[in-house]
Amino acid sequence: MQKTVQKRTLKTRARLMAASEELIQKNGYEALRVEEVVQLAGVAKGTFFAHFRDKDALMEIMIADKLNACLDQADDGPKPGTVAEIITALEPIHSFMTSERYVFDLLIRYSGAAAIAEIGPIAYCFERYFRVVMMWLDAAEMRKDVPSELLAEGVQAFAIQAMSLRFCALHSATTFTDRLETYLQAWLTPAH
Amino acid sequence: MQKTVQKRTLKTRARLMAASEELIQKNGYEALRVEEVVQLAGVAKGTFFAHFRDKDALMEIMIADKLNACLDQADDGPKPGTVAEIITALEPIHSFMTSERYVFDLLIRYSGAAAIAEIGPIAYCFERYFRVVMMWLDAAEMRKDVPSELLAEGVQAFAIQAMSLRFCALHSATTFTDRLETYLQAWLTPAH
DNA sequence: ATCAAAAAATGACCACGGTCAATAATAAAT
DNA sequence: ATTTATTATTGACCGTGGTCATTTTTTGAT
Repeated sequence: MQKTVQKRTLKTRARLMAASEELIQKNGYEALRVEEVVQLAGVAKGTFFAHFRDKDALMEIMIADKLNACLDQADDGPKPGTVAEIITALEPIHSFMTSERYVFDLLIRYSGAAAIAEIGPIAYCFERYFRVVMMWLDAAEMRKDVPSELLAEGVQAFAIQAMSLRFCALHSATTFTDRLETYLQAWLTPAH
Repeated sequence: MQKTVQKRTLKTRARLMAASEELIQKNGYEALRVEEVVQLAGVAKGTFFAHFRDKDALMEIMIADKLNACLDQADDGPKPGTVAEIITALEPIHSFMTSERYVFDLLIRYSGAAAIAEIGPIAYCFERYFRVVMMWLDAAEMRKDVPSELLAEGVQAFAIQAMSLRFCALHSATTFTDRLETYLQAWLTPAH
């Protein structure tokens, strides 16, 4: 049982991804059409699906790429110690996540690994997000009555809630940042 | 400018919804096909889209119907006073929300009103969920350092997080209820 | 009853994601 | 260099949601 990968394969895949990148750059994620991608890459439609399970699989990769770049930056920067600093440090990530309605929906849909051992690129990003935040919280002055894993999960939940409401006409009186700050203040430093 | 609505219209609409209900009952939400609906209802395909903006619009109505029934029940039942009781009281709602992956995704996608003055059926359900929980919290023994609106928003955020993880193979060691209880205990009654 | 205007229904058609049997290109063995 | 087995590519085809010019039905005025 050999499984030789021809070098042609890598070139084709690279062409498909370059074409996708170019089209996304021009028209955004939502407007991407598989037919346009294969045309620009100069391959047949079936080839696309020999390389990616479906369109979403490509989208996952493209979006996770950008997200990982943001996460790298957050990882490298100075460690935030307060709620406001944490929100600032996460800003590029949240900004990208809500750059398009389509992107946000896809992120949510793939945020969890559907099957063990096949954790997708986006699920992996959420895992990273969680770990980064937890690390920050460990070093910061936050409530200590619950483990920081729990706190980090909560930060993620509140961030998603705040991003959701950003797309919602009913709740757009408050800005995203203000809302998230209110949430996290109450979650991370309760007065009781 | 008159805008007479013929009674024929109401009958057609009713037939379309009855057909949908029947098919959903048999095969679930995800498997619903517009072509099957119109065939069972005995109308042409175009007619469907004269009654509903798109397939999602019908789904919103069908799902919101069921959800409102759950909310009615929660509204009528005895008011829960503890975290555990709140989770129990919300159980039918959460159970339906996670009955199908497809249903959950659609709920999230339409949980916010996209445009003011055109709040959809599902957004309305989320609004109700929020109000019901807030009412409970007002009467219960919870932290008082933040307004109960904020607490209720948090309950919603944590419930969504817990439901999300229910679909996730990586985090299925803990049950949904246990996880939500941990979240809400920490959110509603912090020890500090 | 007749007719004109408004409303509703129709179904051929399109867009777009995805499939698969057939074909072509490549790698390995002789 | 030839052959063979494996891997990659192709494009006609399908399923399904959604559109729209045309036709049918209803309504209200005369």
